[in-house]
Amino acid sequence: MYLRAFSILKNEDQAYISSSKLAERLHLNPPQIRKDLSYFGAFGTRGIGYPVASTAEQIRGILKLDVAQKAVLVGAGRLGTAIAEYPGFKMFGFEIAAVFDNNQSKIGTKVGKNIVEDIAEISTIRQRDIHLAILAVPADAAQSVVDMFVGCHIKGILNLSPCYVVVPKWVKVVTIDIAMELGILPYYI
Amino acid sequence: MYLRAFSILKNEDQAYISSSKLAERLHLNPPQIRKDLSYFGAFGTRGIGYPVASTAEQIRGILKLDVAQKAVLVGAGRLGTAIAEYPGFKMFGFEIAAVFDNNQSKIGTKVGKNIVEDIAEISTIRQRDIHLAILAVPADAAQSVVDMFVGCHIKGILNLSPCYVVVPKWVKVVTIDIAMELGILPYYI
DNA sequence: TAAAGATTGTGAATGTGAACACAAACACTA
DNA sequence: TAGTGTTTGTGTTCACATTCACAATCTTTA
Repeated sequence: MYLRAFSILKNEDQAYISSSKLAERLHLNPPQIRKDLSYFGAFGTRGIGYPVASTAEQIRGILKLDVAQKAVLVGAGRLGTAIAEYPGFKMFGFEIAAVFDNNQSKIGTKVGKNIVEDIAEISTIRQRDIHLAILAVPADAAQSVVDMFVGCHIKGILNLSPCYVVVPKWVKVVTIDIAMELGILPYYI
Repeated sequence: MYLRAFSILKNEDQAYISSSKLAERLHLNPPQIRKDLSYFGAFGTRGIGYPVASTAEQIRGILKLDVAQKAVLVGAGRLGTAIAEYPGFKMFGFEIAAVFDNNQSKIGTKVGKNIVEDIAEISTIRQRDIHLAILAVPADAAQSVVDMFVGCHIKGILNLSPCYVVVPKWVKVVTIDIAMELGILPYYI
């Protein structure tokens, strides 16, 4: 979140930003921002604020987003293709480097800049220096694909299916359950 | 999350589930589950566990998902159409009741079971008993569409664009930033 | 009908994150 | 070079969420 904010400020040619000004933008409290940033070092200069460009690069380095990150996408359905062509990954330096599906009618077609490959060939990503995966398959197929990932040196998984998946402790999973996020809204109405 | 778990258990024809069994499934601790559920009432029976069917209905009622919830989708791009045809909303009783876009070439086409309407006609949803909105437009258009929502009695917004939007305090916004969720993964690798 | 076994519901303790207030440090000015 | 104004970094306080432990209560069985 802070990386996004500092990147936008950089595009606006702001040289410095204070915690109070940044707090307004992000709808946070100034002390919260200072505490968060101070966990990873002292980026700011007292009396002035945080230097936008260098802080952005510092955060980018901490998140390991300073090197281009390749990701594999499994599932070339509607959600998968939408993800593959989503322009927002660029800001964080992500590149969809391969797309897989199990549907024969989709294999060989083009999604974004990638040709859809057969899921049976998933093990070839081991030679392609890919350690991130995006999972956009139906819930009942999620665990079996995750098991394939684990055998292919994948270390981080963005799971877009509404289910828990079991992984070894060296694999990090982030799950986005869109229906659940929508499901909490009526409660507040 | 609990509603999803209890719904799945119901489909599996389980009559009762104990907090310890449920904790295994959800990767939580048993006391956590009991505390969470007890905030909204005493659903379980001691010595036995929680009755699956009735607890599911209780939670559904608390979340106000026992009545069909209509939602309007704005943005008939790749992400929007993927959302419109996503089968996962059914479990929570959601229905995409209208789709809008500002692109003349998309207006009139069919997305899911809806005909895409012109965003200029958004105010017509006031007569259609719709109080939820899904926002799938580029970031630079998000705030202006949100302002339209506020004028149309929308009370809950699922924002899929990577930006903060300003709303009156009676409107609840949930933002899903897919790129940001992916962005945290390399840090843990 | 009483005893045993199981599981919930909840008060207390523990841990964690957010908010506050102030000292430290920097830039600017006279 | 000293003084003023501003903003960071952080020790402390506070609030909340999680975990624990146990009493309460239900079903089952003899």
